[in-house]
Amino acid sequence: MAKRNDDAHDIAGLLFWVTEQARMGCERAAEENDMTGAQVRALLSLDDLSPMSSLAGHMGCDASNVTGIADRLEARGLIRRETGADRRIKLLALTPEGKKVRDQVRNRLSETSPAGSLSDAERRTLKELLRKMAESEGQPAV
Amino acid sequence: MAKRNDDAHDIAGLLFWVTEQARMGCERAAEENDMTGAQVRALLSLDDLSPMSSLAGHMGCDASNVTGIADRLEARGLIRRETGADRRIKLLALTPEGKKVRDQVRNRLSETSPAGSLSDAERRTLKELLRKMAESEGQPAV
DNA sequence: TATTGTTATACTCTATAACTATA
DNA sequence: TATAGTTATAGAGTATAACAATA
Repeated sequence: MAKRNDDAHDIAGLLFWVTEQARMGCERAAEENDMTGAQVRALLSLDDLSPMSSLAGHMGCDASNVTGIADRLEARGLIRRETGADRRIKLLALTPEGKKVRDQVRNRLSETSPAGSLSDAERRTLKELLRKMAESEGQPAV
Repeated sequence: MAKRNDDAHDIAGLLFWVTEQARMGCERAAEENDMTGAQVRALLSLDDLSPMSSLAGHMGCDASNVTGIADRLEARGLIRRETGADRRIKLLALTPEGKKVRDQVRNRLSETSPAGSLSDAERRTLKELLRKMAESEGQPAV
């Protein structure tokens, strides 16, 4: 029992470190593309035609923040706003340019991932563990 | 080779999700303790008597930001500034209250870690993989 | 009445550049 | 001269509350 808690504590510490690395990698990738971390996270979180409130949910922030983030991404031509059947709801969609930038950022994040130091077998194991963690909390499978 | 790249891409996506969860968990823990995410990250990154520039390095931000973050943590009695032998350098140290809050936050992060859904054996495997990822990039072993 | 997005406000984080004190 | 930390500044993210349009 003590062991289990120790493991949980160690993992939390290691996960904190991995998270810090990922956060810095995200900031770096953002800077390289003349964006901010939040804008990159928004770009990576967008599906086709997501209501702004959904994006707020995915980003874990208040809906009022999404207005500004969307404004800036829209001003750069990376996303556009569309009106749905319910005219209160605005749907966000990536433009072709937005998809291009999103893919660039994705590739950059893959390249700089701390998982790069693992062997192929270890990478597969990690992938399965991450998938299990994600699935247990409602993340759509990759 | 294609497989390796696919894995890397999948892992990057899953890692992004895990990172988002961790980021939100950090913000939640911060809010519960009346702090901000950056303040929590600083608290968790502090060793005994870290120069302010070291903290900036750990947090991946400019040194000028550390002044404000340290100001606010110091105002709440969670850290204190000390002057070292080289009197240009200011060393940051956690106060007893700061250590208490740091431990509270740590425990909270352990509780809400997405690794909670794994079995004991899976958790051990994850721990080893994370340790390997961390060690390969100069993170002191836990 | 309730919901979605916007706006106004105040605070924090962020990088850059200029500054002070020390080396 | 060079370095560590501070200050000033401007832009961005954040939550809260009040608001408009729509349901």
